[in-house]
Amino acid sequence: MTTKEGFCFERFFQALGDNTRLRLLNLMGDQDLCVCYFVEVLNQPQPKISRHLAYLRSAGLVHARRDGKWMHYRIVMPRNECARRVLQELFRHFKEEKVMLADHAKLTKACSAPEKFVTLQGAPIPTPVASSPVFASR
Amino acid sequence: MTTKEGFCFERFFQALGDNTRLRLLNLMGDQDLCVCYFVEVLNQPQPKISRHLAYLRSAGLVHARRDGKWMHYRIVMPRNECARRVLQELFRHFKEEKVMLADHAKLTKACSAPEKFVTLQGAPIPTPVASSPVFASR
DNA sequence: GCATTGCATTCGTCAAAACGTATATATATA
DNA sequence: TATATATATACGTTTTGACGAATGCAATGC
Repeated sequence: MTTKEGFCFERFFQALGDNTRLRLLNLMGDQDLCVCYFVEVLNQPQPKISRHLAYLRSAGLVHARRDGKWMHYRIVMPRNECARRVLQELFRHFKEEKVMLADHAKLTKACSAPEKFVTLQGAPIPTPVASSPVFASR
Repeated sequence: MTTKEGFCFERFFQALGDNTRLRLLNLMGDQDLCVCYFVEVLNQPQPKISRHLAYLRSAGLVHARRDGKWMHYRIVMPRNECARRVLQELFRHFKEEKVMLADHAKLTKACSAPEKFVTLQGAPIPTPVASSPVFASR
């Protein structure tokens, strides 16, 4: 069951139905991040993070880009208008949720001083992404 | 991971991550329906329908009310504002989706002439529900 | 009380998904 | 070429969820 554009809400909501994936999306709100930041901020095993990122990718919610040794992930705004709005609402909500705010705070700290984190030695600094849910208009 | 109000987005999205449940919610858009209508419109086994309704109930998305032999189900608008908006967007979208429109058309037909459907003999007519996603303001 | 009706639940099976652990792959670097 | 690093994937296990088929249960009507 998909829309004319081929969008599948079932799959979309399944992808959102996991707290780890919600936290990953929250971190990608407006930037292009490499895996080590997710691992550092969520403080969870790297294979677990990679698997959830792969799931998000297979659902079409994120895009992966290779940059030397690093893989950067960013959100792909769906073409389906309803799904886009859902993501926008969700990101508006993240700004009021404790865990999500704390994750963002930790990410900001990590980005401003990556040398202080063992796992982030030499990691590329995240780059802003314009077409993201946090910059979306309403 | 829940909000201060105790709302769990993980569970919420899991509940939305199934096409049968999305179709059930669509039918409940603005009325209080008994199980036989879901069975008739979706044309699927009654235990399957009941199980999905139970899932939606356990996730807090619907409320069940007994009326003699019949069980009526209706949507419960979440207290969480983000979740409410997500449901509203979803219902706006349903009005543009073929399957959902067809289901609604079949439901309307069934309601206007229940005697013509074998499974609906004596079934109570659905009753409108005011606090529903389709009547929600934007 | 007994049968019928409307619905829920149980049971067994299968598939999907989540996880930790281990290992493979790709790139960079010495 | 050999090694280190960043990330992905495979493996085995456990949990969750979906399903059809059968059964249970509550309310009604005789």
